[in-house]
Amino acid sequence: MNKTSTGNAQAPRPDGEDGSTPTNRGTARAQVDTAVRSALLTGRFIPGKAVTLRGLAQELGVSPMPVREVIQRLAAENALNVKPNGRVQVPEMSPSRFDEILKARLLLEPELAEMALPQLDHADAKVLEDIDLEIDESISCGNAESYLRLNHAFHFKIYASSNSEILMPLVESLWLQFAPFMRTVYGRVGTANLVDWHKEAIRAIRNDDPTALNAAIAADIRDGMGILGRESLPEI
Amino acid sequence: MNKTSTGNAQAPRPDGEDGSTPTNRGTARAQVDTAVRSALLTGRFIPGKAVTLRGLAQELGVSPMPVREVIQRLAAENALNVKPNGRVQVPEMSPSRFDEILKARLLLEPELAEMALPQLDHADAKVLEDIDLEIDESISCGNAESYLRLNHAFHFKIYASSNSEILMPLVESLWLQFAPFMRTVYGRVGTANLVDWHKEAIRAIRNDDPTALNAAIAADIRDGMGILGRESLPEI
DNA sequence: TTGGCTATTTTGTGATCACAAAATTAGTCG
DNA sequence: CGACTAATTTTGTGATCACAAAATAGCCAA
Repeated sequence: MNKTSTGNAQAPRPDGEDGSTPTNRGTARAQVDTAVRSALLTGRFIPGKAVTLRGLAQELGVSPMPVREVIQRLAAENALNVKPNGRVQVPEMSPSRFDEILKARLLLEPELAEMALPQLDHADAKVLEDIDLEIDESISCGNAESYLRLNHAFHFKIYASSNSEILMPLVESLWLQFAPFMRTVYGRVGTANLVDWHKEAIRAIRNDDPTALNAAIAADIRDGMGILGRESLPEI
Repeated sequence: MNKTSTGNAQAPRPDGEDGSTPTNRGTARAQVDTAVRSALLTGRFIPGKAVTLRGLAQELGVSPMPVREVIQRLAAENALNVKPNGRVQVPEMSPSRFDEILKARLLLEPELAEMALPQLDHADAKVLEDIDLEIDESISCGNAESYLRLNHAFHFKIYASSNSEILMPLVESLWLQFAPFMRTVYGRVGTANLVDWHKEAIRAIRNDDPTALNAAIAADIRDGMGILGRESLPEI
């Protein structure tokens, strides 16, 4: 007997029909994971949007299998909401959720920035400054999706230097939870009236001032969520 | 022929061979999830232990499928470590990880307890007192697994009253991360020299004193992890 | 037109399969 | 006797299938 003992009913062709893409190991799941995370963080998934296995699978050109694993992963981070009947949707915001996310961010992110500060040098400050300039541009253009992407890049450029294994994933989970909602908010009230605490943070990094950096990050969170959040919640 | 039009190659029998268990929807995954979580929290999974799909599946009497989803879930919470080659193991502790978990717990758990305080009444205090008595018993018996289980019950009896949707999952993730390590520590140095801050916390609940509860939880965390952790880490 | 019922479709869940890479074991040669 | 290599086993990954429950569409009657 050869190695195929029983009838082969499925998946005889991992790639196209030529051996062009050898379908590297673990690629499909990573692709789905980054795609969905990116969509959540830039607000392309609206709160309440239904996420279906086969739908996402077809959209990304993979089988439902890697999608299932990614959905479980994101559900564990509370970035997706699995309803009791198994249906999955992007979580909707509620006042209590919003307040708690704000509280959690204020507890964790300033601390994380302080942890990162010793590893941040002037080159990093320059990169942050460039990102911040692009942010200003996005604001003046009213490009909410670009703003969300760059704001995320700014914060995590800082946090990444912390080499944190614990706080960092917690903060990433928080961002996945509030980002979709912020997109709808910015889409409604615009991004114009945002006070720019980023420049303050950059100055604190250049001065190697932990207290100032902590305060700048906290103020940025408070302004970014506080000012916009209140009048835009489903109900007060 | 039966109603299956095409060849039926798999899963012809969802339950045993009599219709005893109709295999309720979503039971298998929940069963695996609670089993693995419980094993992690009570230290039955030692850090470094390899977790295999087929192994766990056979051990729990289910197909590898629900195990895959649970592993992805727990990996997303950093309760399991997926190595670059796909192998999964219970994460090992490192000094930096330990310090960061301690820091994160001190940031989140006292706050969570304070949030819970308004919802805690004297009946809850009584339940907590009973749990604490059992904890004392476990300590005197040197039963580390029972101690871990009851200590978890004590803390989360408090936290559950917070009705938290955000902080609570973060704290659960933290517990899953340090519990397996604590089991090995308690197994080595014993549970005898634990200062009991639980009674202080119960008193604070009875007095409706947020500051005292905050302080008691913080002290409990510091003592539980600080005293034991240092001399037991792999390397300093 | 509308309310309720039925039929169809959609969707998540559990299971098995084929395959490749990795780990383990066996075997052999120096 | 030890180290290197080849064969075997283990293990994760992606895919398809059958099934049940839920959601939707369709339909008929009041």
